Amino acid sequence: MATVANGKHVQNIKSLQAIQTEVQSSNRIALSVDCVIFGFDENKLKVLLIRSDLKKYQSKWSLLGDLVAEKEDLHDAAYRILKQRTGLDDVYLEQVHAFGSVSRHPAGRVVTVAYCSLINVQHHKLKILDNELHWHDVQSVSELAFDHQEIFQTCYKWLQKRIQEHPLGFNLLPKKFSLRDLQNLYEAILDTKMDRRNFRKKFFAMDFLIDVDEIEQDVPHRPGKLYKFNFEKYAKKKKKWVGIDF
Amino acid sequence: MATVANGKHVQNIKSLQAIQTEVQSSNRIALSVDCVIFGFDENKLKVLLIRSDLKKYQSKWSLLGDLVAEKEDLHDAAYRILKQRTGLDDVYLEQVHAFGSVSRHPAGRVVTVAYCSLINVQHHKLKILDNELHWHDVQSVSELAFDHQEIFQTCYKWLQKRIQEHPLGFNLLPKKFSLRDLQNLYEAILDTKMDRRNFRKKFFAMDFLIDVDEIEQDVPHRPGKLYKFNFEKYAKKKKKWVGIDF
DNA sequence: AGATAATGTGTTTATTTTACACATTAAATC
DNA sequence: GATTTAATGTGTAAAATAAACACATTATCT
Repeated sequence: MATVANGKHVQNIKSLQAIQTEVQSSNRIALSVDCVIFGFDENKLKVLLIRSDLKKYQSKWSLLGDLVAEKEDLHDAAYRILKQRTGLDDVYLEQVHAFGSVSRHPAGRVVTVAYCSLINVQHHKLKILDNELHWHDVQSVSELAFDHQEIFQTCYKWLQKRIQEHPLGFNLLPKKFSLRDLQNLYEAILDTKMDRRNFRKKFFAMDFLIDVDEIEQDVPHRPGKLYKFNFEKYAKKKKKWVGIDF
Repeated sequence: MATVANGKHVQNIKSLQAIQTEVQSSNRIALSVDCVIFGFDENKLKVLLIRSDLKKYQSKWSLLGDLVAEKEDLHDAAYRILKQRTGLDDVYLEQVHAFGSVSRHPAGRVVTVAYCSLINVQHHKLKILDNELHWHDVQSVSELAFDHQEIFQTCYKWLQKRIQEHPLGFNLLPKKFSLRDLQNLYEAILDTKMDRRNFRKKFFAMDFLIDVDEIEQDVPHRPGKLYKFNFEKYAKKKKKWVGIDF
């Protein structure tokens, strides 16, 4: 379309080459991914942290991050970084938010995209432990390096909301679990206590639990029944209308 | 911390300079922002689109985007791009998602971050109309350039969820509005019809509407009462517990 | 056999959501 | 000014959901 008389319909046309030049020669920015890996262990919510790579920030804990390679999909980078830092490769990651302040990183302009996951600490043994990688109680996390405290808080809130709307939690439990296991999980993540009877009622009403007709072993009290989550049925379900509420 | 005997606590220490080198010399990627601006006009939900800058894609519509400058905060870039493309500068933007496939853009590797807004079409006159910028019915949006269709769909779903949990909608209405205005807005965005009496009851129960003791003017039927939204009261309110549901 | 420490179940009440019908008001028309 | 029109404004009953709450049961441990 050409420019029209009244000047209202100017068209900016650029050749592919011109845009390629822009994309390749100017304004390029370091891009990183930070992984916020939550885990559940002994009825507590944990998060994986390492000592910062950066000498100046060695005394501080930081999230698992690295730069994204030029020919690497963003989510591939997240999986690669998790694998490099922990050895884990059978974990589901979800993007949460991008953080892009000019001065957020001391080494220069680095925009980072946060990815989140929830895993079962007992079932995902860490294979790499460089930089003092280990699980921290989420309650004790403070003073992380750079803006990682903000990223962590954003992801923690995201997780608390997410787990109420999606069955994320079942990846943290063994395939067969008791309702007490399930409730402990929700209580740990949401940092609250719930009524056991109403909790059970709620989950039975959702009708995604399959009774596997087994009971807990080696518990010093009456063993609970075990269930598994019906992922097939959940996948088929069309999400119900939520309703206005704020 | 030094490497310990069993090799389990290797520490990767990098000097600031070493990381600066990484950040500055390698792996830098073009980063863009795409703005998905929703508007409400004549009881319909609209979205702002332009003809693609890129000659090869001229026949297709695209979102309002541009590269992020090296010394520019991500959200500043979003506001700058919106201003450049439309002349609008009094609009609130929220980040939705980053899109980072290697091959998503024909000009090379460009990671983009989508930002969203909702504005009142009548109260935000577009000052720039280059590249055929104008409002499109969301229902008619299809075949956008690049991966913009996916970005648009993600933002549309985000908006539908968001407006049920936050009072975004009130920015689209005049300061004083009738309950019919409000319902039309929700019906347009959620693409559904609601019961008028229950809708009113719900909003009155929330108790964020202030009766301004005025009525609609120039309507060819019984005029409705006008209300304004109590932003102060909303700001003070601590968000209520939502409850597990999926 | 009894104490212990859990699980498993049900009812009542309160709250929220849904469905649904009629009187009221201002403007437009005759 | 009486009538028609096209909305607004209000209330109630039924259904579904959430919250509060107590007791019997079961396996283990002593």
